[in-house]
Amino acid sequence: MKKRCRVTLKEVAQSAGVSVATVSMVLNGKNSDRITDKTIKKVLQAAAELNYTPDLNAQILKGKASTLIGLVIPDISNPFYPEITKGITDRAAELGYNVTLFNTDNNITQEIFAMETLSAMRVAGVILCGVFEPSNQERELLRYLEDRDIPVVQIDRYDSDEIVPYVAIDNYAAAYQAMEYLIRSGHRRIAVITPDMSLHIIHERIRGIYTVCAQYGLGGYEKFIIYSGVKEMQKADVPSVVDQIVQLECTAVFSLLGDLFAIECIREMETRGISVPDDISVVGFDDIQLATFSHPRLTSVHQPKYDMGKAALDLLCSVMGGEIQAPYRIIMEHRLIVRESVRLCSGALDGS
Amino acid sequence: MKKRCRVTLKEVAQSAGVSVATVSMVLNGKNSDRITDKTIKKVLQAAAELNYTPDLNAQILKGKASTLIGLVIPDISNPFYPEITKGITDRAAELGYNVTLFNTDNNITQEIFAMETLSAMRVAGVILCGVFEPSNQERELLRYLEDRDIPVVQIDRYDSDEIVPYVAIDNYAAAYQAMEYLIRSGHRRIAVITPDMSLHIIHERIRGIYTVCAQYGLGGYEKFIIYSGVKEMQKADVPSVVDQIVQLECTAVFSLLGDLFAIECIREMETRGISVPDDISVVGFDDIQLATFSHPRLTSVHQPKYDMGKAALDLLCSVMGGEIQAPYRIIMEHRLIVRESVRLCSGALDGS
DNA sequence: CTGAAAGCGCTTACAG
DNA sequence: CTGAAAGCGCTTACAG
Repeated sequence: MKKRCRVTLKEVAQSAGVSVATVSMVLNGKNSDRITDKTIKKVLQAAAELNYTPDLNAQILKGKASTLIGLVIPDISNPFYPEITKGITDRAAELGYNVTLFNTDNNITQEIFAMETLSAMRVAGVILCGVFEPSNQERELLRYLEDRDIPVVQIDRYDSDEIVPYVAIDNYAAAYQAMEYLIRSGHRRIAVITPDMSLHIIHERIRGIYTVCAQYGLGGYEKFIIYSGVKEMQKADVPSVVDQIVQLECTAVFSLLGDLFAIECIREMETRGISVPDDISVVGFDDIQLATFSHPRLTSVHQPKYDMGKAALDLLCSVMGGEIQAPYRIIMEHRLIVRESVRLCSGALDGS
Repeated sequence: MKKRCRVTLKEVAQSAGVSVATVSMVLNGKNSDRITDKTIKKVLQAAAELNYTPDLNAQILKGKASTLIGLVIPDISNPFYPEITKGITDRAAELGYNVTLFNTDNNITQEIFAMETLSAMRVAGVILCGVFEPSNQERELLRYLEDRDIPVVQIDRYDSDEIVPYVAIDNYAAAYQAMEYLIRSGHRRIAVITPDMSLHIIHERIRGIYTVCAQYGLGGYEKFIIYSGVKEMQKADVPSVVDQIVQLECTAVFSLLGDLFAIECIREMETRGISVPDDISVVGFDDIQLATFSHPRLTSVHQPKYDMGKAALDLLCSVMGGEIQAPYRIIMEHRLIVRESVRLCSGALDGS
């Protein structure tokens, strides 16, 4: 199992009858004003004939800046991430970076492994949508990167102590707004489906919900919070969640678990003869493409995923350039997209 | 803009009071049976204290096999690709490979750029879902990789001359089966929406369609083929495509452009008062997640995307290991998933 | 049991 | 205008 042999500078030099230094110079266009046209031509021709491609590993070893960016996300097959990823890779391509993709499956062990690999690769930086569980290990990991001088930014999921710059939406305000919309539509018994609490952004959303509830005089709201007990949606959890919604006699549901879970719940309700939005209204989070095509079309909190990806890459470049340090955040604009899954009840408030 | 300094073997050696060779050996566990436990302990401790991480670039330069795989696809935000990608990255993680992602946006220039970068990176191999347009440039690109001894396999989209091993479904049979289903459901005027013909797999599908039509005595089928003129679906193309479907007085549509385009057509029809499947039946291709959630739920040709990804990585490993050479193909099983978007007409044939 | 030395493929001062 | 040499961070025979 020998290493495949590739054409080296030396071979090009021999073929062109010059030194490797000369070849290197003409290929990099350095000092090329001081090199004969004839030599240049010879070198270029030899390189082309031999199919020469420079070895990036060697170049980086010599001190060339790495163009590799590590992207660490939970799961590319979850519809929330491809758009973010496209934003990142598009901007990366524009700027001359390449991105290496790691899925953690929300598993800290895989996240640690990804970071170790990225560190060994000497990536220029990493964009992280972390696992955050257990949170002490997540922080250890961030320290691990810091110890190794690896620039990192977070996207979507960030930490409360903000030791890393991040781009995200204002989760507090987004949840507040969606919940207020439900309340003003006349709903009073609104179930909130939420993943476990290890994510700070979920805390933020819950905080927004409590705040708006207090504002509208809806006390004792805890009982309407349904913990699904998972970080990502599991289809198997849907029936028991719907059981609870029914038991709680809710007229509306707000899914902090994202649109897919919301839509699965709608489907489960429909099979039970519960109509959406006539019997129960539903609001999702993230506004993935599916929300547009579901039936009824889903009202959801839009996150500008593609733009968040672009912004994350730009932010990473800034921290790589040393222009920015934590704490630093970029808050993107969310939007409540009203579609067809919420019904106006009798108690609806006018205006807004 | 100096290179960030990372801890090197030399520093660890100094700190531990031994030579770099010794450090290298204990860290790699080589000849460690011949090294004192005390030395090992010293080295390990020094490495940990200094946050040492080996430099993969240097290791690869020294002949270590690269663990990087290049994945080149049209667009990660197209729902067809994330699942493929997950299959690839999952299997890659199992086997100790990492994957670097490139989107071509179906643009040969970007594909060329991706290949050049991958070549410079000295990747272990590449998995390609190519642009194929213009096809001479695509072949040139394949030769480019061959010249540089870079193992490559194709996924989903492959070439007619099979100079590269690939994994795909039997596109001929899949289209044949879907079309036959439509015919046996009683449809005779079936519009086929197809992208431009630069893709061999589309040729295959069309061939399947012609064959089954001939078999059932449906001659002169060309007039029902609607060329959308694009490789990927453009929402803007939908209205004119629906115009043609109506003009052709079709009772069914088969979208070779994929499910998303099919669903967009359904939506456009519904806004025109054409009901699916009552007035017009629709069959999609690929069976993306959306097909399950659309209204009506879409009958579609299922491609085992995740498994295709896994298979592609395994295949790549085989060609990297020299065990396999082109021509070689892995044909995955497709399946026609019957849901709600096709109506049984009066002329339906029994059986099957 | 451990170290000195060569070399992987490059680039970059420094000579000439 | 071009080349010889050092060195990036490693690993691997080869000494001792």
